[in-house]
Amino acid sequence: MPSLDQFFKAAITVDNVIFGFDDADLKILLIQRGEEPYINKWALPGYFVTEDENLESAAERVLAELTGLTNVYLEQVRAFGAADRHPLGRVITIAYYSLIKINAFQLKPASIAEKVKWHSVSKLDELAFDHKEILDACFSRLKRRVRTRPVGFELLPPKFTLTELQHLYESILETELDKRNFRKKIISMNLLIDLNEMQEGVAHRPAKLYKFDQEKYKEFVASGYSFEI
Amino acid sequence: MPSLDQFFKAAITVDNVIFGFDDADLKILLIQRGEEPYINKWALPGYFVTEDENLESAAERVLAELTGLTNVYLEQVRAFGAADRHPLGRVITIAYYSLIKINAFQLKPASIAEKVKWHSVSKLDELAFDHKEILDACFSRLKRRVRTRPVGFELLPPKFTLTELQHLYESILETELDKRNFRKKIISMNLLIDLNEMQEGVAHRPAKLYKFDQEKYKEFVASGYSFEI
DNA sequence: TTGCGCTAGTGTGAAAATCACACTAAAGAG
DNA sequence: CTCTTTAGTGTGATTTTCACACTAGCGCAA
Repeated sequence: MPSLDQFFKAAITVDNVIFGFDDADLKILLIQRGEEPYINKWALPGYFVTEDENLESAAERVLAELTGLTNVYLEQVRAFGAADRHPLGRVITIAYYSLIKINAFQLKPASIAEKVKWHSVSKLDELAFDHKEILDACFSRLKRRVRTRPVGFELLPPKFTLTELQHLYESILETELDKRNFRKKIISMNLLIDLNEMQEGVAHRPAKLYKFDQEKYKEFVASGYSFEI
Repeated sequence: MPSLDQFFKAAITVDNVIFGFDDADLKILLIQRGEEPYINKWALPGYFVTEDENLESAAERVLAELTGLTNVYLEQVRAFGAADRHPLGRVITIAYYSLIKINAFQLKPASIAEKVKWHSVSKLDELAFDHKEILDACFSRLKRRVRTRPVGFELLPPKFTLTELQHLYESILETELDKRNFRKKIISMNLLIDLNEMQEGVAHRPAKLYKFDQEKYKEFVASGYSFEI
């Protein structure tokens, strides 16, 4: 048997673009670096992949260490591996993005000690390393994904209004949608369950609450129909 | 400055799904392995990334060593890095696919010595490593890409007929298309140049030859319009 | 208690895109 | 010269997309 010893080896990291939505706009979770290189710059949460760890497990671990969340939507986008992307040596990074319910967790105390903060995707200055490029790739992927898969719901609380859903799509797609046409389309897909509950405590006509119908979506997929917004 | 020495390092490869189209169906170029592991199994062309080499350069190199071709369409799909994907140790691979004009090159003599062969995408048995999974991911990506970018032309000779173009789309999308509707759509995009030449030596009414209009496509992109089939 | 501010919720018609469908034209082969 | 084979062409029905404006119902403050 030949051996791998003769070949060059590189350090591997995963970087995770963690998206959240707070009813106004789309945000990502960034960490302010505490060490060189790029000290004090904001960076994507990421860490080195260990010897026995699958790439996806590593991405899950990064997310869990920061937020405590598990079982979240996670998708690999691609690898970034320019020879000069890391000042300290060759580091290949695999970019993932994840979608979380922004109000469903507390930052872990360990994380708060470092500087961890939500940033609006739309107004971001430079990031450490090639993280801006990684973010852009992940955001583009999300934009495409959200049009053909019902992943948007991952970003909303379990009960939501149609207006919240519309605002979510508007934030991700960076466009305005027509209220009537949007509602017509969503309702016609038959993937929402009307909870027969209302918003409470709002100073205007309260909206109906809905939840996403996982079961219907499974049938939907099984029968070959496709989600399309 | 901290150092990378403390972190686990893995061997990195690129694997390249090289697509070609021979007027009947879509093919990929495979190599029959001459050594363990998976000796005698068919595998995607791929090789280890060297210390100073960008990932994309490595993918280009793999392609060039096999075919002599440069300047071809190449796109990264994603990384495959299951901890157990390689029997000899941890190897992360970055999957690329490329689109080449199947008749525009000769296999390099060095490659012919090894067993290199075109295989129909539709009838493939098992491949070495996780290469079937990689192929599937690349093929899916191509399917999506071909609907929104004019990458199909990369697979055709510079002069082609509308029927050839249609068959190409049918092979990639694994579906049948209506001749009249297909031609209407393609023609209405205004991205083909009618060469005022005809097929020669065919035992039936000869078809007109077209070429893809790179310039028009650039204007097209610049003005924000999108390609859609 | 009334009215104001605010967001929820609802339908129609025009325009565009998609889809299904069948015959004539032109070359080479025999 | 006729047979085989593929090239090339138009229309109408259906579906999808898009633009657009008013009434409903809650909390709040005067």
